[in-house]
Amino acid sequence: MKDDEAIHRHRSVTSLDVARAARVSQATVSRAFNSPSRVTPDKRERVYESASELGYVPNAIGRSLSLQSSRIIAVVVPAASEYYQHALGALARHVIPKDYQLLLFESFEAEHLEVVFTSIPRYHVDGVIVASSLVPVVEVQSLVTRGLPVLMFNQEVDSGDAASVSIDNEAGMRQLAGHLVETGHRSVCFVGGMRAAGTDRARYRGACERLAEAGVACRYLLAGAYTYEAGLAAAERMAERGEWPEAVMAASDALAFGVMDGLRERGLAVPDDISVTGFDGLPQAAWNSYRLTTIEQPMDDLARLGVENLVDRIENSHSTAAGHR
Amino acid sequence: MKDDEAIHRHRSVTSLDVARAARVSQATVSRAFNSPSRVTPDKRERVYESASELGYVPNAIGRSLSLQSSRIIAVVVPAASEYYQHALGALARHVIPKDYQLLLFESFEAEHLEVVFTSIPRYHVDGVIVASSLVPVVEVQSLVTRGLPVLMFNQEVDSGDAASVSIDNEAGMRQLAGHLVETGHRSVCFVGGMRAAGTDRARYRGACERLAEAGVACRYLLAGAYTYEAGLAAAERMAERGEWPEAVMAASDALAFGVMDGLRERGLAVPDDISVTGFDGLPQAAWNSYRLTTIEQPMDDLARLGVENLVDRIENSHSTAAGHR
DNA sequence: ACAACGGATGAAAGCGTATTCATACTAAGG
DNA sequence: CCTTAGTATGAATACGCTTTCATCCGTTGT
Repeated sequence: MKDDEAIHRHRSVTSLDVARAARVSQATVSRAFNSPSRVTPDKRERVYESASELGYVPNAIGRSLSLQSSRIIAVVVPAASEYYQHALGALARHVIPKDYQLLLFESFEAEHLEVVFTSIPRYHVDGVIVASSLVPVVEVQSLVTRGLPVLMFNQEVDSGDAASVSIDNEAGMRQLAGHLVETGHRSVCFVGGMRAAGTDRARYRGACERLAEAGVACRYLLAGAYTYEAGLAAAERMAERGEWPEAVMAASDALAFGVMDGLRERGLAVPDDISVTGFDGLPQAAWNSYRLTTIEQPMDDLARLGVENLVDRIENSHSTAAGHR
Repeated sequence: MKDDEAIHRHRSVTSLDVARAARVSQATVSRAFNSPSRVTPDKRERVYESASELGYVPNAIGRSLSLQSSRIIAVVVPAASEYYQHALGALARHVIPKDYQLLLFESFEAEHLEVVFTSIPRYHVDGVIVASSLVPVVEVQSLVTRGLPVLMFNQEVDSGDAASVSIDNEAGMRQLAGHLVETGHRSVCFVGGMRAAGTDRARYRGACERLAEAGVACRYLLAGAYTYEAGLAAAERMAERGEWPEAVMAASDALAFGVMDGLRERGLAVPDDISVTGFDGLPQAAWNSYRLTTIEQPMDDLARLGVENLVDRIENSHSTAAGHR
């Protein structure tokens, strides 16, 4: 009469239900799952049996509240970007074996970002991965000061408070530029995506410096976005100018594809008449129609490194900060 | 002395802290944020002020526990797939304005799927979106019987218990086939991805029937995956056979790109010597190097529809099931 | 002027779990 | 056989929030 099951449509099975069924206390059920050695085998068995009979699964929310830790990592990505979609996949793969889950935060609009960042702390996530080239440093700061471990993915970090993992953009571009120099190119147009992105600056710097060393001219052309369409438009701008460089270095693969198609559309043969390079190593770069010269980012390694670093900090900061229990 | 702030490193600010600062009860703080009209303006202001001073953000975990609802939707996607990455982005965009968040579950390995599905209920998510072509129906059933609203994205559902949203695969393929028939093609090879996928069967059926009506022969060639590489390999298999069909209908765009490149590699001109069609409408389909004939999925509409349906069911089932409060 | 009503508020209960604390019990050592 | 250490266990508490319940206040209607 006190707790008529039939009334509640879908009240979920709790550890207390299991406890009653197994004729033990709720505490014992909890122990049976979290530190089995602290429960005598017979009761342990009873618990497991009742649990599977009732279809009990521990409630992660209750657990989070009690442990002050959710085992959830927030990840901020612009879902529109090919590159970051790959990054997301790699991150997901590396986070799972560590027994964390990813809570997705879309950074599709710049104005929306502030809302995104203020809503992250609500979820009491254990850490945050910012995989987005356009995140204001202040927002990240506010997370850091809250004591949240933050990882910047593919973004060099100016303020030293958040860890970051990324390929050496400058060195990569320098390498590509070196390749162009060695193969005899004497004029280059660098097609950048967005001036505000740190990666853009680093990549341009790498190209510029190496080319300057070899006395090769390098113009900067701003495409405005890291997309195929922006690349296409960049090619159009080059056409309007009338004279073609011997090589185009795009700041990303997506841009490079657009540039290549734009050039080909105008009758130029790539790579015979004009060379095009990219950056990132998207799968499409290897496709036969493009065979793009690019720097392949070791996405899997980057993700592994980043996740390891983040999880490390999560679990260490925990034993210090939450050590008062 | 009772609660020495200095001891705890990073104890987060709670509604109780705000309450003390604003000299009101904790309940009032909660009300000030959730139903402001029920609090007199002066106290409300005091609360807001203290809150922003202390940097208070409501703890969603506590909230979830209390409300028995997390405002989180689990989404199961194979992160490797181009198509599903786009779907994920679209879903994310439509879920945000409804004030839900997405918790990501990777379905990258078939064996891993069972673990994935058993861990979903732990998080007490309000709903589940299954966007993956290879999810065993039993697993989905177990969620449904738990009372969880489930949405199958791009997968026709056999058991009537989960809602599903997808384009009419059969009709789409039928339309493509019709186009091929009308443009005079007399032999077709259908390149499928995986026999087990429901979408594959529906698409093949659509192609087959329409072609049969016109008396056009249609072979089925199994690529084994929905990837560029599989498409490339399929082209190779066709080459080994020695005779080319007049058109190839790939079950997905990714496959089609591979097939196209495989054919071109062997000296065939697409679309002059042989036509290739795809399905999905990936961005690359519009790229100049491919200009693939395909069925563009109205991803945004599908996502909107799906999310609306799911959220609807979440909020209705709630008022019924949780109406005992 | 007093009853009746309604709105604002605080105290308290409950959501599901992990953990501490106290207790009952077992086994070992004298 | 009695003490002591150690282990298994249940009761109780904390985690942060929403919401009900009861209380207290000021208003209105008669």
